[in-house]
Amino acid sequence: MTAHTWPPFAVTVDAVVATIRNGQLSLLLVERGETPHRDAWALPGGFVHHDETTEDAVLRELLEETGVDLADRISHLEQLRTYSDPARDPRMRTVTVAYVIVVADSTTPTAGGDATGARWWPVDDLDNLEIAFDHNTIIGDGLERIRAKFEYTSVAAAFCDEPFTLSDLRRVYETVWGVPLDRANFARKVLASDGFVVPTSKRTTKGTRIGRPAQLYTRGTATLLHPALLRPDTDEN
Amino acid sequence: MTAHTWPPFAVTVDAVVATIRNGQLSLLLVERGETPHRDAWALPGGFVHHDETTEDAVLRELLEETGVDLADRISHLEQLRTYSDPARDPRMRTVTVAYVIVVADSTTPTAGGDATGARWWPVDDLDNLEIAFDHNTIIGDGLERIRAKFEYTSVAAAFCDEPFTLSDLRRVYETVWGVPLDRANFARKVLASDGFVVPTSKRTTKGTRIGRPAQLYTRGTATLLHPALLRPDTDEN
DNA sequence: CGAATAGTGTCTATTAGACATTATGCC
DNA sequence: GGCATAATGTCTAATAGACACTATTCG
Repeated sequence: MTAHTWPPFAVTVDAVVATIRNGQLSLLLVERGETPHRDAWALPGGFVHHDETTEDAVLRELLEETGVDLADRISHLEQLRTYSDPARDPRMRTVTVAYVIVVADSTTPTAGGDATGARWWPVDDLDNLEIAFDHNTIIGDGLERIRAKFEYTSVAAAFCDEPFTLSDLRRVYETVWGVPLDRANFARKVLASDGFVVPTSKRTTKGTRIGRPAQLYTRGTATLLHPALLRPDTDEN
Repeated sequence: MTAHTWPPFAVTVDAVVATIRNGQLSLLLVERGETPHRDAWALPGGFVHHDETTEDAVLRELLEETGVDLADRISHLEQLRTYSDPARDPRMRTVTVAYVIVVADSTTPTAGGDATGARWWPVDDLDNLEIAFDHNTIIGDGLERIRAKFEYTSVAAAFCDEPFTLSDLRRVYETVWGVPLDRANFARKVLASDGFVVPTSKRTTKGTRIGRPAQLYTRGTATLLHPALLRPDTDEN
């Protein structure tokens, strides 16, 4: 290692953890208990240990800081990108590897570790929040990634508790994209995408709801959708 | 920093630099002059300095190791992902941030720096080559990224020297995807994608080639294609 | 002229979107 | 019955793919 790379780098991970809560796209944030950015909200994350990959690290930190154990639940995890601005952390030279994680509605965080609090924040409320470090940039990139991936992957199903109805899945799309979708055309396209969802032998129980009981589905094995489920045109182009 | 994060990490960058050379998709590799993996071929790259971003670092290393100066030429550069296997480098704990770079045919490398040689290798020849570290994995991921991005972005145009004809651009798609494309339908779709290419007032000169002179184009400002230029179905699904 | 490449037109099968109709539960 | 939701069918405009035809150069 040359003089240019000394003193050493710290490598951290940060997670954009998304779910849909009360019909709102929401992110899991932790309140910082220490300077810098004390009392600001931050993405769950922390230092990578010497004997683990960044993926190991992000799962460990998520459990330590928020009590969310992804080993427990089916979910979606992917690397977003790495942020390396030399000024991104005033304490030392850090490089952070950011992840996008999608979990189902039922996931409940608990505070722990360095964080004084952990809770879901609807993305629409984030503007009024003080966000630590460059985490606002990471959040923006993460949300864009999720919206884009809805078109050609089955990530959307990771937002749903199993089993789910096609209406549940459609509401996920509508919430994330912010546009209404035609129920009939949506069902046609989802069922045409091989391996996206698989029907169960059950329907929604009759007693608990209004209207005709719906067919229940579980997640299929496909990760890429053929054909894609394209977002409706929004004027531009 | 806790004991777990000591001794420190080294942060490096690696670049999957692609072009089309003699009708073959090719990557820019450097021959290693030192152990480990002496005489094996590696991606251009190196250590990140303390006062630079990883993007700065990859451009600097590319110039130092191969003589390719991206400030000179229009090209495509994007982050691929970060590789963090604790065992990926036997000398020390490294995390490497990989990039994908696309340059035009005319780019010529020159050896320099730590590398004893730098040259283009057709991807079809890589199987017979000894590749250093985990760079084979990175190469695979990079090629997959390029192929996927051809569908919904204008990356393909970065492979072309300007000005170029629609046939030049089509041959880029055919080479990268490995499938023949209908000339008429290709032209229709490219011209329908607003901002993909812009026509110039010129045509190919008559003396140097056979057949009718072709309209010449330059790259447009669009990075995302609307509508997308989808790859033909290949049986599955 | 023929060969080679560029550019344009056309036909058809498929698909996306809009919307209507029927089905099945609750009160 | 009346209402709410689910499931399915139908019509039309747009699109993709196959392919034919015309245009322009060279030798």
